[in-house]
Amino acid sequence: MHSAMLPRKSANRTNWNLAKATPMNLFRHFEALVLAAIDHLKNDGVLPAETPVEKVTVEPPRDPTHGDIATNAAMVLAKPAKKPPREIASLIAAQLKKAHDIKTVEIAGPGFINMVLADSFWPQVIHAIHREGDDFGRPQIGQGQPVNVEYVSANPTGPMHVGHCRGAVFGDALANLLEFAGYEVTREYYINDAGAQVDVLARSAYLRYREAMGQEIGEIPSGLYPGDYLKPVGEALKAKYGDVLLDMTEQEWLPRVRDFAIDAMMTTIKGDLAALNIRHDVFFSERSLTAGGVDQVAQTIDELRAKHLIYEGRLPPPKGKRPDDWEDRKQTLFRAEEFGDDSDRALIKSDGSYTYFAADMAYHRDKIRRGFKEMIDVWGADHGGYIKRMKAAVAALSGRKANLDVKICQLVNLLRDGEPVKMSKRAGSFVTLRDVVDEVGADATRFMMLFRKNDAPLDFDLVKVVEQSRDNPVFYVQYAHARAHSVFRKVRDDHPELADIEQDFSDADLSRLNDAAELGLIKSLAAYPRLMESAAKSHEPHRIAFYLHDLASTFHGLWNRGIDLPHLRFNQPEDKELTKARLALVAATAKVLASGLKVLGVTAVRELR
RNA sequence: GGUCCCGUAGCUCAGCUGGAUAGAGCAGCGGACUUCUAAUCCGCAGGUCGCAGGUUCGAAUCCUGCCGGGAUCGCCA
Repeated sequence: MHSAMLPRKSANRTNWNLAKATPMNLFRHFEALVLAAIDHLKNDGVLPAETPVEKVTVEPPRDPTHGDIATNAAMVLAKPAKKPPREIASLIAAQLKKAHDIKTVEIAGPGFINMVLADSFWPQVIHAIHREGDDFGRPQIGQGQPVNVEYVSANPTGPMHVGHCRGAVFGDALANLLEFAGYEVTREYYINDAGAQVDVLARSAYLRYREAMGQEIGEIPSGLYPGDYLKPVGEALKAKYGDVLLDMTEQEWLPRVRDFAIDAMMTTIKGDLAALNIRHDVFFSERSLTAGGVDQVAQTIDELRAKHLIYEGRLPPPKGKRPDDWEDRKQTLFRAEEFGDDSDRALIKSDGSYTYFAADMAYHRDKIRRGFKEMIDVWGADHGGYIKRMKAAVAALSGRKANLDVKICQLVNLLRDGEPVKMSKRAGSFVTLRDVVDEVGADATRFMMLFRKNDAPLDFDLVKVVEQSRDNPVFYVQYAHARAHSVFRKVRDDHPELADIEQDFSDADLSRLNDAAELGLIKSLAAYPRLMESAAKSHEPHRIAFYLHDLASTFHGLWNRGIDLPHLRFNQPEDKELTKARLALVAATAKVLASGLKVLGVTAVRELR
C-alpha cells in the first residue's frame, strides 16, 4: 500500500465504435442544418467567405413558445455581413424551410430564427433511446483520452467524517461521468502518510497498545487523537508484537507502529468508501516519493532548478496579521508567480524537510510522467487558497502542456429534522461517514450530496432524505423509475405480451403519441444528450441530478393526468397499439432515468420498499 | 490587508459558460380529489438577479470598483 501502483489497464472496458451512427443529439443535427444554410449564403456571396461562425449557437430556447430550436446566427453574422440581422435571418430561414425535419421557421425579436420541428421528428428520439441503449446520451468528447481524477485523499489518521463524504461522492460521480463521456479515467487517492500527523497517529496508537497491555494510561494527552477507533489498533499491535514494543525507545517503535496504524486506518477508510460504492484505481503514498533510495521530491526541485524556476530568497511577511513565530529567513522558493500565483512558494521547511507543497508537486509530476494531460483534483473548501500554486506547479512541470482543474466542495451542514447535529471534535462526537450511510443508505447519501452545486454549501437532513414524499428528491426520482416499471407490471393483466420493458419497440406506432404532455416528456428525453455533454465539459455532475429531478417531475405529471383523464393512461385495455406506443415512451423514460442514476452511482430501483 | 468562493421570490436553491417576458421546490392564498395505475392534483400570487459603472445588437452570466457573508493567508496537512 505504501508504494505507488500503476493505473489499472482497463481491459474489458467497452470500446465505443465512434464510426457508428452518432448518438441522438438533435441539436447537433440542426446545428449542421444551420451551418449548411450559412455556407449556402457564403457561396451566393451574401456573406464574406471567411465569416467566422464560432459564435453561432443552435439551442432550445428557454421559452417553449419560441419553438423547439433557435439560432442566433443572423445577429452574430450581421456585423461581418454589413446587413441588418433580420434581413440575414430571412435568407437563412429560406434555406431552413427546405429541410423536412422542420415544420415552421419564424424570425422573432432582434433576429432570432425559431424553428418548430416536424411532428414526425420526435418519435425518432424514442426509437433512438431503445436502439442505442446504454450509449444514448453518451457525449463524444473523451475519445479515449486519459484523465486523472484525484478525490477523497483524506488523511489516514481516522475514519472518514461527513465532510469527506461530499468530495468522495462528487469525485466518484465526476469520474463516472467522464468515463461515460469516453475518457480513460484513472481514479486516484493521495495518502498523506509522510507528515507530522502520522507520527501523532503512531503515538496515539502506541498509547492504546500500552492500554491493551494492561497499563494505566489515564487521560489521552492533548495533541494526541482521543477517539476510540484506535483501541482495536492497540489490541492488534499487542497481538502482533506482544510486549516487544514496550522495551523499545520511541525512535525504535515509532516507524513500526506508524506503518501498522496507517495500514489499519486505510483499511477502515477503504471500507467506508466501499459502503458508498466508491473505489479507486490508484492509492498513491506520499511517503513513497522519498522511499527506496529515490527522492522524487529532490528530482522535482532539480528539474525546476534547471528551468530557472527555483531560487534562494526571502518572502515578505503576510500582510494583515503576522504569524507569532514569523522569522525572516532565506529559503528555497518556486517561482509560482510566473505561472499566475500570488506569491512564490516555499519548498523546504526550516528543519530541512520538504513542505507539503513540495511533495504534492512531485506527486503531480508523477501524474504528468504517467502521461496525463488532463488532471482533476477534488478538494475541500479549506484548500481553496492552494489552487493557484498547484496549477502553477502543473504548468511549470509540464511546460504548460498539461491542464489541472481543481473542484472545491463546500461544507455540509448535517441536520436532523431541521436541527443542526452537534459535532465536537474535542469530545470525539463527530458523525462519521459510516454513521450516515448506515442510517440513510448509500443511494440517499449520494444523491443528496450531488443535488447541489459543488461550490455551494449543502444542507443534509438525515430525516428528510429518507422521507417518502415529493419533497425528497431522492425518493421522487427513484419513485419515477420504480413507477415506470410498475406500469409494466400492471399492464400484464390486459396485454401480457407487452409486459416486458426490454421488448423491441421498433415497430411501435409512435404517431399515436400526440398529447401535449406526451410530447413534453419526449422533449425532456431529447434534452438528455445535450445535458450530459454540458455536465461532462463543465465537470459538474450536479446538473445530472437536477435534470433527473426535472424528468421525474415531467413523468409524474403525465402519469397524474391519467387520474382525471382515463383515455391518457398508459394502459389502454381496448387499444393494444396505443398501449404499446405509450409503453415505448415509458420504457424510454425508465432507461434515461436509469442511465443518469448510474452515472451518479445511485441504484435505479424497480420497486420501492 | 491579499486571494478565492458565495449574494437570484419570504425560505432552500437552479439558470444549459452571452440570448428573447429570469425558473423549480417548499412556505402563503384559492380550488379540486375520497382510491384512481403507487406516497395527492391544478391554479394564483410572489423579483431593481447585493449596489454602481463598463464591454455589445443583447448581461443574472464577462470586466472594473464598492457593500455584505464565508474560506484561506511562509515551516499544518
